[in-house]
Amino acid sequence: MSRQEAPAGPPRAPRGTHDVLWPESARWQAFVSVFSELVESAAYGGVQTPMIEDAAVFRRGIGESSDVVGKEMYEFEDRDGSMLALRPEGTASVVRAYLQHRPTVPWKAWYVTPMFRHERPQAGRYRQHHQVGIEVLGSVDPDVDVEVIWVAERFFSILGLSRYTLSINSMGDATCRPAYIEALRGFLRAHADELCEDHRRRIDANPMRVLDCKRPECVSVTEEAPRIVDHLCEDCAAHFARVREGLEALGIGALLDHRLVRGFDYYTRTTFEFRSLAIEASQNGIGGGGRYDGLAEAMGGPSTPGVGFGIGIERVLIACDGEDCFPASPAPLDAYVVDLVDGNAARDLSVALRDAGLRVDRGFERRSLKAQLKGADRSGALAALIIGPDEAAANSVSLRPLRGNGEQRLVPRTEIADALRALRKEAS
RNA sequence: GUGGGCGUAGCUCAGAAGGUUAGAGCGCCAGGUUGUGGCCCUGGAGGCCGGGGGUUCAAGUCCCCUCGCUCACCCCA
Repeated sequence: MSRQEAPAGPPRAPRGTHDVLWPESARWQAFVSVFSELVESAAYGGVQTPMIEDAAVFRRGIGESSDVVGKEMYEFEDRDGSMLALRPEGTASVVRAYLQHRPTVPWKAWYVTPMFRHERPQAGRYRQHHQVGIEVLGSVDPDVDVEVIWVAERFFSILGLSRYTLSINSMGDATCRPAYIEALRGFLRAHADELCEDHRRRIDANPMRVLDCKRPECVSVTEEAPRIVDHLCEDCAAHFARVREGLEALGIGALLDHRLVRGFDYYTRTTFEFRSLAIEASQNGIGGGGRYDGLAEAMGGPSTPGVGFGIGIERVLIACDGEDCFPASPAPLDAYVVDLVDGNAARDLSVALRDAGLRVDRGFERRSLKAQLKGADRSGALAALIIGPDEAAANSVSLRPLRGNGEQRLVPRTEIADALRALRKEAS
């Protein structure tokens, strides 16, 4: 188990984790701010919950039989012997927070957070990945489901994505699902010898999981399997019909996928999933969610309906790369101060300009004019502010535009900020 | 967990059938231009060839082990 081989060099980020360096980090920040702006416009409030929880939050919430809890969760013993877990997904934590604080309903919350799952990394799958998401607690209204799906859909389109699909299904509820599962189990037993090995064993434990097997042998069986939409009770059927009606009214195209079964045990009624068509790798699910009316109760709280989604930041950014949209484009620097005298001007002027609301870098190390200008060029700044003996004596700077075709000119110190603001306006 | 591919400079990669001082492009530094970036030219720095063991007169190259990266399966964002 333990790996104690002496490392060949300096430490590296653990397997499946990644550093995000500038300018990609600027893209991440923009991503989150686009998301928060959207969801806050729809009255979702930010919620922050701990990255660690009592392991029972996930065990009881997500379900012991799920892969995430069964074999992927980072679980460890705390110093006092209690079992903690690193958050593997978002919903259970938010529901725990709801039960602990009981905000008035409907409670509409959004989050951005890392998630941890111990699985083998591959393209689009990491041991630490990040999600933005929303949850609505305390309402059974199918129009809430519609709003939640609308938010996800709108978010993708704001990012500039268009090549993706939305699948929906209903998982039924405690009234109708047991009967459906029996019907499905009966069907699968009759075709057991046609299923793949892994799923033959699942017929008894969790027959619905067989539905999302991608192996051809399973697929050809499940094509013909009983469909849950044909087994929904009256309430679930009405709920689902209203959801579909709402999506249609909003012009959101959703494909009914009777094999859409999500990996967490808590889902009831509406489930949905967004898949990118612009991701070449096999992991192309960019967001998913659904309703979980039994979750709060399963966690030991009062029965409280809920619905929400999670969107994977890494996956969505990969999709954006595939569609050539939402690039990393941090705001450029306004100026780069080049000091040829003693560094005093660079020190004082860069601070003064930043205080005036400008974005400014400067050269260090007293390097040559050529080297500092090269640094200015590389920094992406709109202009270099050169201070040599002449400028210092005249209490001014040479403002040299670096991007456009403007002429270098001498500017008194007191007018630099205005000159730079004018340049910025010109550039935008 | 299981399987495939790959580990040579900061990055992307060359290094035919083992052969002596390990290369290129880009990037970085300096100079050409004693106060002017981008283009160009010249020079320079920078490699336990992932690690360990083995075969051999000789290993970046062949064999074994190991670590790491990557892709795929299961499943998920």
